[in-house]
Amino acid sequence: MLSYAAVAEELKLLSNKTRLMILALLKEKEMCVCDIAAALESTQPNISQHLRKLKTGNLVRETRRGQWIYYAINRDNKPYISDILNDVPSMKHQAMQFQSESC
Amino acid sequence: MLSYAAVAEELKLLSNKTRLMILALLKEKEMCVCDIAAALESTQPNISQHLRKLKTGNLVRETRRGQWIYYAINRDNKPYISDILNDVPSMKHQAMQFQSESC
DNA sequence: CTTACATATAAACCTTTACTTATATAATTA
DNA sequence: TAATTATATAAGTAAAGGTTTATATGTAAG
Repeated sequence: MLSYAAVAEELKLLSNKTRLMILALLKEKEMCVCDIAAALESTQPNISQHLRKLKTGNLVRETRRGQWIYYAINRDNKPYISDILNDVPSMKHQAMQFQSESC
Repeated sequence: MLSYAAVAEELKLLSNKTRLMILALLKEKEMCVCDIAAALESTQPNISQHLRKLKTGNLVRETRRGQWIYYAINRDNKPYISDILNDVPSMKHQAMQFQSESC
């Protein structure tokens, strides 16, 4: 691990506006798919597919609670990942709008 | 600047193995195109096209010296760029092989 | 001024990617 | 068990990306 190919692969996950915003949202709090989709004004299938990529890359983890599947940032990631997420504008406002009553 | 789109765009430049290795080489010392191509066992046009992208993204700068064009890391870049390049294996050995006598 | 060398650019090709639309699965509630 | 809601998956499509091959530009040296 930590090969050039591996790092490039991981950065590829971060090099997309939608996925970057998903991670910025999840940095604030765990969220279900429909809330993420609403917050980003995108569609459910689109967000689901991005989440799958992030999960495969071990950047997020999922927890099912009843009908909902909550996604959260995987904290044991490379140092540069946190560095990037610190340099990006906060999604706190967008995340706060969803206090588990929306879907 | 520092919008999600802009950060994603910049990370896209780093999310390619070849470009990541170019930056890791240039982190050690400035190099001409043919030396970079030799160090990475790639072709001149391929490296030239990657360098153009890096230059457009302001990650490298170029200096012509006679027949050769030397590329160097642009130091006034985002903090997370240095962070990433610090987490990647060193290309010192590969860079040292080229002491401006090869092309 | 012609040849050689370094680099850039362009075109072509193939692969990958992001998104949409449609459908399937799974849990919940009436 | 039927209807509803949340999510996943699959297929299709258009756009972007990486590499190669061929050619053009620019500099230097005979």
